[in-house]
Amino acid sequence: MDGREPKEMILILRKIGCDVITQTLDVSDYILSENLAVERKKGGDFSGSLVDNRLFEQLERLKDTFKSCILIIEDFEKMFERPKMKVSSLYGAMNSIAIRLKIPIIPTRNLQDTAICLKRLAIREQINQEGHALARHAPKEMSLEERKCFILEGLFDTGPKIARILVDKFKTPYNLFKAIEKSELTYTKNGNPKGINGPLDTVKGIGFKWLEKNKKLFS
Amino acid sequence: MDGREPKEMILILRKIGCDVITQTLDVSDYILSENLAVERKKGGDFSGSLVDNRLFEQLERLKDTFKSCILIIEDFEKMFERPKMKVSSLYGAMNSIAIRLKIPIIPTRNLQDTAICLKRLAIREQINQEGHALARHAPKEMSLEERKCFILEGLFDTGPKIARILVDKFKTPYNLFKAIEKSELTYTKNGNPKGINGPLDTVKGIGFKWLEKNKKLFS
DNA sequence: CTGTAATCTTTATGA
DNA sequence: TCATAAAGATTACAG
Repeated sequence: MDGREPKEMILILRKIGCDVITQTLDVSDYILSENLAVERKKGGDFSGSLVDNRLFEQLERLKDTFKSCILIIEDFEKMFERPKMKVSSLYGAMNSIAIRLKIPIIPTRNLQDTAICLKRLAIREQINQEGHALARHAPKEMSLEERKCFILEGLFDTGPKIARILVDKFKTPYNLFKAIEKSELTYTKNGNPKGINGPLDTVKGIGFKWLEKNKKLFS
Repeated sequence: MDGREPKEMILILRKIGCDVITQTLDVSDYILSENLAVERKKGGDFSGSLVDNRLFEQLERLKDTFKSCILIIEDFEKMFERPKMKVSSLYGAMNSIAIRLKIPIIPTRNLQDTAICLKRLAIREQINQEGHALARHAPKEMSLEERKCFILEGLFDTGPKIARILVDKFKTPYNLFKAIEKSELTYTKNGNPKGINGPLDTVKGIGFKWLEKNKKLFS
């Protein structure tokens, strides 16, 4: 973090388990990795630096220096205390930062919150590097039947209705997979989609497209 | 704007010079152009929809529907009023929205401010025509690999990590089901759980309990 | 989304 | 080879 940031911030960050080193930074307030920097601005300063045009100058330099950066607006309601400043100018500025400069804005209530936010950002950037795994979260207290449906709802074009029909007919997911493997797509002489041949051909709700898509899961 | 938004909003917007029509909207609260939609969320609703997992579901649908979209968090400090909700969860959620989903967040103090912000956004989008500065994301479909993992995450005691291991080893869900069927639970002479015999015996992360539970899906 | 609790697998150890 | 304990990793759940 930049040495000119509040001394209290070091203490708070260390207290919540962050490793911090201070150093004079030219363009940002916090550097979380080679690629990610954070600019912290108090609400009051935001309107201040907007009037003398320092704000956008600063942010554009930030953007040129780091691959990605974030603007934290601390105590954001303070931004409106400057009486002469039009409210629409402030929102216009925020819109412009978010849309034109593409710099994400995170509002916080105070220094303490900013520290918490910085910690989360650091964890995301430095530790969680894992490619985002799509968490699927099952409603609790699921019966065996419900669990079977839940698995089948993972298939292409399969919601609760179709899943129920399939479990009723095939009893287990494994049986269904066997049925999908055995079922064949049929085509007309001209090569156009015709229908299904096999265990799945009589199932309501299952058609050519469904089978075509879900057969992909076997390759 | 969506018809379920506060009636007062129509009045405020008209008063500050916006043309507004109301209509029932499926995925967003305000549509400013073919390409730009805005979701308005009150601070309290933000934390509320976070607990029951509706928040990200909603935002992801929004992102898939419009080229660009914006999240306005109205009266943002209210989000912290749920006493048992962890502050770090809230900032983590905002970070994720801003960074992973790349949806800009604009905080406002109240309904009036939201109206002002919407007007600025409308001017930028409809009049200034500064081009579509917001990134366009190709509608993302789950890849085949992801879909296979997704299905397997329906199994008992199976999260992203285990699902990935299983897909890497067995390639397809069907192969895994065959492997489960072939694998046998083994016991010591005293009848205590010992291990696994079969294709699954060498798989890291899979043990006696896992197989025992998931064999239930075959009955 | 986070932090914690519960659960499971694996490794280590002694009999 | 088995039983038990401790350690490490992952999943489940509440807020």
